[in-house]
Amino acid sequence: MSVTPSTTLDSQLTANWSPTHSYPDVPMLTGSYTSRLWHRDSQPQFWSKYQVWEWLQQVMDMNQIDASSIPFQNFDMDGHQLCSLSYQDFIHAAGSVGSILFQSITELKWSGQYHMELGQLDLKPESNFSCSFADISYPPGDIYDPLIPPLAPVASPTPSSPDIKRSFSRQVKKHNPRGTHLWEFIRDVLLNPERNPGLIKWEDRTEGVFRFLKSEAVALLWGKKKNNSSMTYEKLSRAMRYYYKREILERVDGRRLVYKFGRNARGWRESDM
DNA sequence: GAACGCTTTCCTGCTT
DNA sequence: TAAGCAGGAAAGCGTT
Repeated sequence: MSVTPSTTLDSQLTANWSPTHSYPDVPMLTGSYTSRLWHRDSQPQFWSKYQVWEWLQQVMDMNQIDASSIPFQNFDMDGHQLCSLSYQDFIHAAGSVGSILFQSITELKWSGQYHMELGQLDLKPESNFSCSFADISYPPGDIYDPLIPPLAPVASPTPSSPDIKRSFSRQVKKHNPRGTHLWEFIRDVLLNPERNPGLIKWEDRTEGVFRFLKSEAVALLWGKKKNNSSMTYEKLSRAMRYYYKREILERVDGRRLVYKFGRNARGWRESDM
């Protein structure tokens, strides 16, 4: 089964999704990050089928959703067809996960247009689009919260290509067998300040130095993500200190609540985007 | 089931 | 005095 596009993405965004149904507080951590990951292929309209599968894999990975949670055969299409799917099409194709996929592809599609329209201007899309997409409207009941555990699969997990599914599952597990790591969580909060105002801030963006503004609030957020209501900053900071040995973080002497990304931390530099 | 990696929990001592 | 930092030790948990 594959989904037949009913309306275009553009018409969904401009006509059907009025501001009266906006949810400004919808966290966009994962979507924005996904957009950055796919920055190099910023025009999903031109993706091959294989690239669509890669995108699916990346989105599922970033959201810690089991690879078998969506029916892959519903996305047996190229980028052009993918971009033609409406929000309802995504829901129909992937159930609750569809809203996450739609959010991601919407960002990517807009990011690609942004590049094309601005032409030679050397602007980074994430600097503006994270805010722009905060205004995207979501139908009531389909608010995406990355802190809420992944939803149960809606459709039967019967991929059309066993090879692709095997590859999919293997890569997800190899990449991040235990889900999001603490340092990645911290990084994502830092990279999306408009979604988490006043929790952590950059002290020196180019050097990777950052400071906790609300240490206990960050700990609670981390605890919520890990389903651990007893998480405290003291425990979180102990885990942070273990990153020193692995050079994911570096010590910043003499400054409280200040950390610095190390050589083994990835994805925080502007040049990584 | 063992080994391993990552995180959590508890602790003591030190610094700010 | 409180809060935060540093790091040892042990345990829990999931993956391989």
